[in-house]
Amino acid sequence: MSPEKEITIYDIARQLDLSAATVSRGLKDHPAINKHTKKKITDLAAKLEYRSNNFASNLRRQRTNTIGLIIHELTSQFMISVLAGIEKVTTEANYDLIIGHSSETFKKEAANALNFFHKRVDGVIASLAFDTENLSHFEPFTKKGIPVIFFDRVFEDAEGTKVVINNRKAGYQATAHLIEQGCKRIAHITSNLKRNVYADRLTGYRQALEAHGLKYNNKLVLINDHSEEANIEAAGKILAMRPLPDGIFITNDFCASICIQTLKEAGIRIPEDIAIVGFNNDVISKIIEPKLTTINYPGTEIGEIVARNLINHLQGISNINLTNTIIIKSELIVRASSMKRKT
Amino acid sequence: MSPEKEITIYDIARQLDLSAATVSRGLKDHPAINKHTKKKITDLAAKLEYRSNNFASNLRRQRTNTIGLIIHELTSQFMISVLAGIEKVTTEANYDLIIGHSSETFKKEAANALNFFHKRVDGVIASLAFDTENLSHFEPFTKKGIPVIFFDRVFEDAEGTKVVINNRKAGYQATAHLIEQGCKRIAHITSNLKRNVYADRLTGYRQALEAHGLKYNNKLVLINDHSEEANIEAAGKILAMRPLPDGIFITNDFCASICIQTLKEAGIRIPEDIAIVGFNNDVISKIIEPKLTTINYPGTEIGEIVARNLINHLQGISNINLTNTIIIKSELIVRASSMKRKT
DNA sequence: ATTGGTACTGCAACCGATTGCATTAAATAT
DNA sequence: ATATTTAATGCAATCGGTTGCAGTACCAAT
Repeated sequence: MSPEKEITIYDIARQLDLSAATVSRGLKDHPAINKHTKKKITDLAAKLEYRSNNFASNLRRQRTNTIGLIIHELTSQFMISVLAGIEKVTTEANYDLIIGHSSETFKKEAANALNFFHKRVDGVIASLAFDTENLSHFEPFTKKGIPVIFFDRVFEDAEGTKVVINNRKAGYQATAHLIEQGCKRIAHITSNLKRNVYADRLTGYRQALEAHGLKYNNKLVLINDHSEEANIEAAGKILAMRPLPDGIFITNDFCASICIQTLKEAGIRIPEDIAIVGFNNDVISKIIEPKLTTINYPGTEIGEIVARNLINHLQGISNINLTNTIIIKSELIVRASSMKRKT
Repeated sequence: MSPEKEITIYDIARQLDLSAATVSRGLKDHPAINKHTKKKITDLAAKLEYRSNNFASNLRRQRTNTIGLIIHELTSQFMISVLAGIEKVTTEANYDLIIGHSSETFKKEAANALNFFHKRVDGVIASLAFDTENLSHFEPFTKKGIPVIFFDRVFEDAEGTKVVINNRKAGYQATAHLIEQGCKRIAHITSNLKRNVYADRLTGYRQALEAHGLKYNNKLVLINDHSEEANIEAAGKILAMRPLPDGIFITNDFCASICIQTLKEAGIRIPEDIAIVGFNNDVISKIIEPKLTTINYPGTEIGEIVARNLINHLQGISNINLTNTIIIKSELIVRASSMKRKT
């Protein structure tokens, strides 16, 4: 309530009969300051509850120590673990993180980018929205030499650093696994094919079918936005297929869980009638009955790697302009939902 | 890469042969500026890709337009929806949000608070860590008249505004519901009783037992930290109880799901042998088999209300110092996991 | 006594936007 | 024609920390 005046280095300087310059240096452990003087300064600063003014400092130093994170949604376990990984690294390195989420729209994504640009973040981390068609909204950053790193949802042919998994390979593994379990009619539920993650997984799915002599049938491929209603709807469409598929590769564990539930309620046995493979290794995959075979997509590690790379670049330790793509390991985790063959 | 000089209002002023003061006013729609001049200014600003320097502005205006959020963890669905609610309101009001999470330790919570204090956030929103014993780390804010609002995990007798649900009542409802379903030996799995949310739910549990003539037995109350391992361990302890309980009230849906799973694997029927009620209404509660009876804890709404109150206060629309506690509605959602009695 | 060096500390000019007050020019009133 | 408003713009100080360069004091070496 009491709007007492803020303490500044000038107040400290006056009380100790020093200059503001000395106080400034003393507070940040400058080597040229006598340690006795330094102690007097820090002691008085503590006593007066001095707090440094970041704006003045940022204004002078032309840096913000802030990183902007643009994500499409915060609803998935995966995204949350990425966030946790990023946050861990950034706070350790004493950077602030501001988060903007696009709710899967290009418009909000661009607005966030602009906002971050005006806020003068030192660097940007982003995963693209469903309907983002180009990266022009990131150009102001690249023009000014502000680093931007993409992860998960990226433009593969664009310049700039990206951190991803090999989605094509993961899609191939998931599908091949179903084929090995004896599936011959494998459906695929995925999302917006503009996004590399879904397009690549579809490619992997097709390649696996082809490699095993199965024909690709585009009636078996369903595309939705992974919302709860859309997931239920997709499960309904599967149920309406004649003949029923005997396997499904779904690019999202939450959607896979809804499908398992719906199919079970319709009297279909999982995996005997239909084997299912999900994606992400969300906690839900271990709780759903039967437990879900899935692709492990290590969010925390990805977050840490993305953030670490960005910060190393900012601190001049490394240069991300030399790095184009970092591919993180992912792997198939086999659980009950796909085990048609008893071992 | 090219570190071109930043455009400032002085550059614009020089090119238009105006003063920086006029440019500053022109850019923010000051009434005293001729609209023709104003247009020239904004046009040139756009052409030069001028971006206003927030630090200079903040330094001068002594405000940051930033809100700090301190939470214990980001892992629960509930917390994420709170975050989504807060984010929605703050971005609409053009405030930045910086997030610090304590990982349930007082030490990190205090460090975050200090960090926010130095960053000069305009306001703070917080939910306490497991082991926070006092609010002294928030004193610097209150001393300076910086508003702090608590939600979910709060100190009930402390000053300051809090947004909560009636946890005692929710605990009572959950327990009474189990009793109505015929349960006579009801276990309770909860977490750190230092925190109001857990202590109050326990009180509700006890009051419901008492009101229905059942004796409280502290062997039936298990306390854990809701981590994945702890949840499995708790489920094991339930299994080892002799006689087995016939109902369990669990203060977390994720933990409840793990318990359901473990108990089912041990051949126990849910709800016939043991009826279960969870807490939070996480998405998982609708996916677990059987579906989980739970208490709806509306995260998004809470987040929105917290943020709205804080911002109204900051903008002088209302004064939170007059408000002590805001209680949000919660309710019991009955699903299959507790339905011993067929209706 | 002079020189050189080291260890501190201070001066003063930034960084860029904001704003109370003064000023000027043009318009209106007398 | 003169006085009084009104409208539009400028002046200059301010916010608080940072930093290149200069200055001073003191000590050891020559």
